[in-house]
Amino acid sequence: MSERPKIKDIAERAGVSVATVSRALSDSGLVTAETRQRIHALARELNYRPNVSARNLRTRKSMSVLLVVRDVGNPFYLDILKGVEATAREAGYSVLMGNTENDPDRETEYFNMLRDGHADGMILMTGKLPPAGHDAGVDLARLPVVVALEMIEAAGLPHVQVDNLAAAKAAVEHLIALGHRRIAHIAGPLPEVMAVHRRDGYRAAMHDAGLVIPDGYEVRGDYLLETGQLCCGQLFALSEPPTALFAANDEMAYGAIHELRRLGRDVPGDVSVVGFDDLYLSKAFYPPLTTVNQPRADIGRTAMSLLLRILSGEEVALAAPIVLPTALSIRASTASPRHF
Amino acid sequence: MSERPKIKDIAERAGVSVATVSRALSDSGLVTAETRQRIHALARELNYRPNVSARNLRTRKSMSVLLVVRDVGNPFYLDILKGVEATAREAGYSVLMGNTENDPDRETEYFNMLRDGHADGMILMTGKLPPAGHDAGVDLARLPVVVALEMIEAAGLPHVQVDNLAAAKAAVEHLIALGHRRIAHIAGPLPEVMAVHRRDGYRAAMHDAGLVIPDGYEVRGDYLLETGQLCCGQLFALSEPPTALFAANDEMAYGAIHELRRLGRDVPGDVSVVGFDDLYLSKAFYPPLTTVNQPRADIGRTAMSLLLRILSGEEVALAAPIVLPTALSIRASTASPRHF
DNA sequence: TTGAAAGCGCTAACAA
DNA sequence: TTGTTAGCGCTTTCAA
Repeated sequence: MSERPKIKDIAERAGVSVATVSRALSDSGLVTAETRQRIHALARELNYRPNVSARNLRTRKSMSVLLVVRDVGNPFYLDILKGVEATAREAGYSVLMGNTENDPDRETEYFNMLRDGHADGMILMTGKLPPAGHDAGVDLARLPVVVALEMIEAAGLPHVQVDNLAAAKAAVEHLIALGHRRIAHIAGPLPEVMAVHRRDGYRAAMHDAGLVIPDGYEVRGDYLLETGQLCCGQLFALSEPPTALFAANDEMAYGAIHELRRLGRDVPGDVSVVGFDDLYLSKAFYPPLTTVNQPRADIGRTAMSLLLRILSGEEVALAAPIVLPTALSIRASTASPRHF
Repeated sequence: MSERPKIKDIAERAGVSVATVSRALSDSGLVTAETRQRIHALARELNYRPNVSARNLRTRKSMSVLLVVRDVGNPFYLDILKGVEATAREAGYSVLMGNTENDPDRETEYFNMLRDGHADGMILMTGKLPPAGHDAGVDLARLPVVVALEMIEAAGLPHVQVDNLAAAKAAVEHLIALGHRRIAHIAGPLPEVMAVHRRDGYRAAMHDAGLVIPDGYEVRGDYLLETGQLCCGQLFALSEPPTALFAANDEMAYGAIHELRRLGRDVPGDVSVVGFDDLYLSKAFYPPLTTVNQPRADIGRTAMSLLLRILSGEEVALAAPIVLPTALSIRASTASPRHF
């Protein structure tokens, strides 16, 4: 038996019909225990594996899900991917990676893969929703799609997210509690939802503390290391530079600290820095970064579980997004300002 | 047309047979330009997408490849994944992620996915080869599998790798050139091939310089941050601690620097540290890490291109692995020792 | 409890 | 250049 065995081969050897073999292998219960066992033994012996294309065609399922991110190269997605992968695997699903590079055409493309049977469902972690279908008749809310990370203003789609606004607010309140007054913000790529929420958290904390945000204290980055440096440079070219920075993610915080070092400013001696995400390396960074910890693996697991429920036909209440908790990891990049 | 249109629907509207539609859509050239255009227009209008399961079943291809890594959560794979994904995409392939967690059963499972039509080919970046097939008749070299990263002693399988030994040797020679004599090595999880090669590079450099490796100067890690710390602690508990460290990867180097800081040793003032990989964050690290740069995206692209050639039926010469160049990125974590 | 037979949607050999 | 037709390998009625 050098060719790949198929159900027919097993059926012939077992002296039964293909239907019986199919039933036996899927443990349908409509087969006598004896034949069931005989067929299972035969399958093992022949090293039989069902052809997935045939099965998929027949069952109209692919048993895979699409995980679409904006940039596969971003370390932020790692633990999420890990959580998704683990949960998918347990349920017998494979994970197809999608990478949009912020290209709307590619976003649409991945939606199409849902339609053409490539995948049964999708977890979206990109920045925008795709343009409506050609016939404008595509009801997004009816597609098996789960949005994670609140990057999309996606009314009507099931959501898994963290409370970015509250978390950002808490981070800035930590700086305020340390005695900082001149606190600047390196924002994400506004007007993206997540960036807006984090910035609004910053503003809320400042406002609640009765602090005015000076001109030029809000600079716009794009979550990359390099912009962290650049934005930090801008802030410290001001006549009254800040004593503390809240960066919208860890990578920009790294970049900012890098720049501060170049400028001869000590962290946290001269300037405190807070990030957002708590990447794997933030605790190994010097100084270990104070940052908002996101339960990334849990986000992945939760999003995938939610998708599984949808795929199983369950009516999922869309109204309220699932919000997972964050926590501020206070490390060594923040301290009280030298002179109050 | 609320249901998903199929070829038959298009055929009926166009007043032609399904075969003609199929040919027109695949631009087979056996159709008049006129009908071809009419069918294309109709397909667009109906928002037609071919059902992949049906096509896969018929063509016996899945147009996807499996990228199997040991730990999807490891940032090292990011750029490789990116390279693989980009190249796969251009050729019309999707990428399925496989994660083995070092579990041999899961490795075998992914090999099975190749057999059951889940994927047409596989890029392996795990630590070991799977056990031979049940019937021991599976000829590995005949499977469409490409090995990247030289983690496997995989005689007979096509390979994409870097020269780990030479790169490690060059890294240690850099330390020697700076004047270091007491140089220790934090190794990877020996006896894995890659870890062995990097260690051998260290040994070769020491030997060529006429330096003896003191007892206890080679410690075994497992590529993780934490072991970097631990191993570093061991080295500096020695009566004659080293003045320089060569870590088998960046993460362990980060961990080591972390520990050195805890021990009150300045890097590079008291101790120089060299890593291996040049992760994205190594240049933002403090001090910016001197490390061996691997062309990760290029490794991904090359591995995928190689796989595409194999899938297209080309006879690929297996004898010589493809070796991509590395370069030492000299940054601020290395300097001459204080006292020679 | 089993078998016969239909058919998922597509491609490709063969005929016209 | 086009149409007819036979499957790809599987699951699932329906009938026995």
